[in-house]
Amino acid sequence: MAKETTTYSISELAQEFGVTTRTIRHYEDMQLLLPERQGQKRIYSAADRIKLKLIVRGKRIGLSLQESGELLHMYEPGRNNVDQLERMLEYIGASRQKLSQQLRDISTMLDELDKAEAGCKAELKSLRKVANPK
Amino acid sequence: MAKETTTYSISELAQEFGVTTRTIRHYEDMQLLLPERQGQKRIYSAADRIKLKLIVRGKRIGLSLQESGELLHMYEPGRNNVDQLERMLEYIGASRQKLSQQLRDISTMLDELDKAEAGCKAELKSLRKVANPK
DNA sequence: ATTGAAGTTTACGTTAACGTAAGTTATATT
DNA sequence: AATATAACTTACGTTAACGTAAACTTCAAT
Repeated sequence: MAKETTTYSISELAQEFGVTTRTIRHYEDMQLLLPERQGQKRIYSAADRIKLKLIVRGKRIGLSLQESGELLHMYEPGRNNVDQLERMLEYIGASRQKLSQQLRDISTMLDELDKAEAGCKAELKSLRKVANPK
Repeated sequence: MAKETTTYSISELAQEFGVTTRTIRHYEDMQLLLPERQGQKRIYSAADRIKLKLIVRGKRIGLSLQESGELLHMYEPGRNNVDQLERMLEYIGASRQKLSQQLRDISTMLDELDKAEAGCKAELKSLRKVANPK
């Protein structure tokens, strides 16, 4: 029985995630991805694709490639000793703190946007009244 | 009657927000702040302080100084014509979209952290059983 | 056989966001 | 009066995250 494995070319992934191939290669330079090769060509697995997805998501919320790389580590299966696992738990805790802070920041900003929007709309309404009374 | 106005020195603000004075001056170079002067010295008003607060918050969620600068515009009172107000509403909408996406991304990440943590803890528990049976 | 499309490596360039150092000025304190 | 402290300007340096260009290779299609 043959193994059915989905793979991707670099440009397929680039297209899917809206980045350039250069960017993907850069992530490889930074050790965030290590695709297989067929000769020279890079062959990306489903797991590679997920990793890229995580990196792109990380970028959206302002993570550095470093940070994304560290997060990626946590989804890798473990040659884990107790020390490693405990350090991982610490890192998870720290990440959660940071993300929670971001959640608060964003909520606050969204609230402020609501206010700003309300202000704009009110002002617009009054301006239109002046321009076009009754 | 004298005007009671709270002001701040650059190092006071730097301390309060955990940044360097160089950073604050840089924000001025980038036109995000325009403090008054007493001779050479920069004197920051309460409004300046709020702006800095917004910038720092923006940084935490990965905004560029550009973006923070644009957001700052929206909290400034208006020499607003209808066009300006409408463009502002558009910008507010776009910002909201981006922030909402970030909210989703962060929630997802937090969920994944939970799973990763659970996995770690389970593994730790089983490792300890092996090390210390009974 | 050649052209074109997609992929590759190597390497220098660019932008944002400061860091860092050097030299100057102003104010306050010993 | 001398010195310390905090501020200032000018200017070059640094890091991250790619962009861009040049010069191959591979493979499929005309």
